[in-house]
Amino acid sequence: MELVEESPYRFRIDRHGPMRVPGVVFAARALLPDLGEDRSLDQVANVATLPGIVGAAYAMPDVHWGYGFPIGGVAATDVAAGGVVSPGGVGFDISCGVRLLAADLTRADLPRLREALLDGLDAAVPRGMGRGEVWQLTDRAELDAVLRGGSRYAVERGHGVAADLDRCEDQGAVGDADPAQVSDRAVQRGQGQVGSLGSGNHFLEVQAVDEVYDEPTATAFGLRTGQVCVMVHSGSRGLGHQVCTDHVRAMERVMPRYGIEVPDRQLACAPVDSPAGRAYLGAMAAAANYARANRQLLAEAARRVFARVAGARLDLVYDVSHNLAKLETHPVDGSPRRLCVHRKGATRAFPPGHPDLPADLRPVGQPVLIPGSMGTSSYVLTGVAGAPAFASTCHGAGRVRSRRQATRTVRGQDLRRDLAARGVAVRGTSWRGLAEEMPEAYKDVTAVVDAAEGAGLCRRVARLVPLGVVKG
DNA sequence: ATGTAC
Repeated sequence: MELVEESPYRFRIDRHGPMRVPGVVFAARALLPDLGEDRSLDQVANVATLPGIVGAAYAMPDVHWGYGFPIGGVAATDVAAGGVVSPGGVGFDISCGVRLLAADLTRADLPRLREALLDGLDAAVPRGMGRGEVWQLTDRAELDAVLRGGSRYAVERGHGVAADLDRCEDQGAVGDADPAQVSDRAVQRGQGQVGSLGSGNHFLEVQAVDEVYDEPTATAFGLRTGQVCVMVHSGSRGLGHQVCTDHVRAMERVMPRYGIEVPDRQLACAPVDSPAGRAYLGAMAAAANYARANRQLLAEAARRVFARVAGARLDLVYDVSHNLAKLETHPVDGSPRRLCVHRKGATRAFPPGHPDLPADLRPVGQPVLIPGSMGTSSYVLTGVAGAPAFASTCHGAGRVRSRRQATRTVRGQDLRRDLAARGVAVRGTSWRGLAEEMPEAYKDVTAVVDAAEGAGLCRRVARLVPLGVVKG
């Protein structure tokens, strides 16, 4: 794999073999994957072969190996030119993403409140492998309402306020969700997990704004130095996983019908404008809405705890996905084209002035929420005009050591003690799960954000530091 | 990420 350094923070993989477009990797040298053990740049080259792909196959500074597509990847296909949609370009955790809420508390309030807040959150947040739910659904009809309405349906049912929806990507619900394309098995897995955190790198964190880089933008986002925040990182649980599994299989079956050949069967895909493509996009939107409702309910659980323990309010800053495919219009070779933009471990970052942003955010751009690894900083960024990669940026730190490697290095009990000594209180459910998330298993999120900003993908607005973390 | 294998 040959990388050509085009400019600082931008490397090119020239077209070779069946690649239809080049690959572009946004990164500092130190962040590039270890070519010996991480095949993610080969995956970038593989993605570049997909029918209808335009521009380039992009990799973000947090890129690492994933299912078919790399995690930290962006690929857009031209719908009218036979462009495909691929479940592997979204990932198993459909609409996994981040929600940030700002409290009317300052850091100085925390010493007296922290343990009680974390104990309250520990009790109020269902989490861990296979476990759910804040919200007991009565039947499939109610789950279908979640799949169609996402956060909007949760708010209609009293779980939140209407103003929340202005601070959600897609006003809280992806359009054109088709619950009929969600299998009975996916429904079965999802029925008992609505309003649950999950496991792995998912978390709910109490944080403080440690540094503001852009005061006017931070103010527009509702953030100020010293403010206490809550960050939720969660996704579509077993339901999204099953939707991905089902539709990868369905696409493997129909690919020959469209004459599509891919270098890796994990790149299974179908034209956006085909029955299989539409079926996946309808199911994907439904799973995305499940994830949105999930984060809405988790935020409500946190609000109840903050109200009871501290008499404090939590206002929504923003909710945004980093695993989704979307139909968006972007210029290609100077003319606007309808594209299917796959973002897998990549965050949409609309620039100032974008018509899809609510009026109060339009002058400053879309909030982009970047969770760090456990015990490290998280960042709030914003989109910038004229950015490459179809208004996308990084999504987090990016794993560099496997879960197994991590558990061989540290015991969960020791990690929890070390974090506590550094001022980060932990409420976990699994010692092994905790060890797997050791900060050293990830890239340095600050270096990732610096590279993303240096590459012209986004701009820093604020840095948040953890005070306490609730882990699955 | 995930009923960490159907």
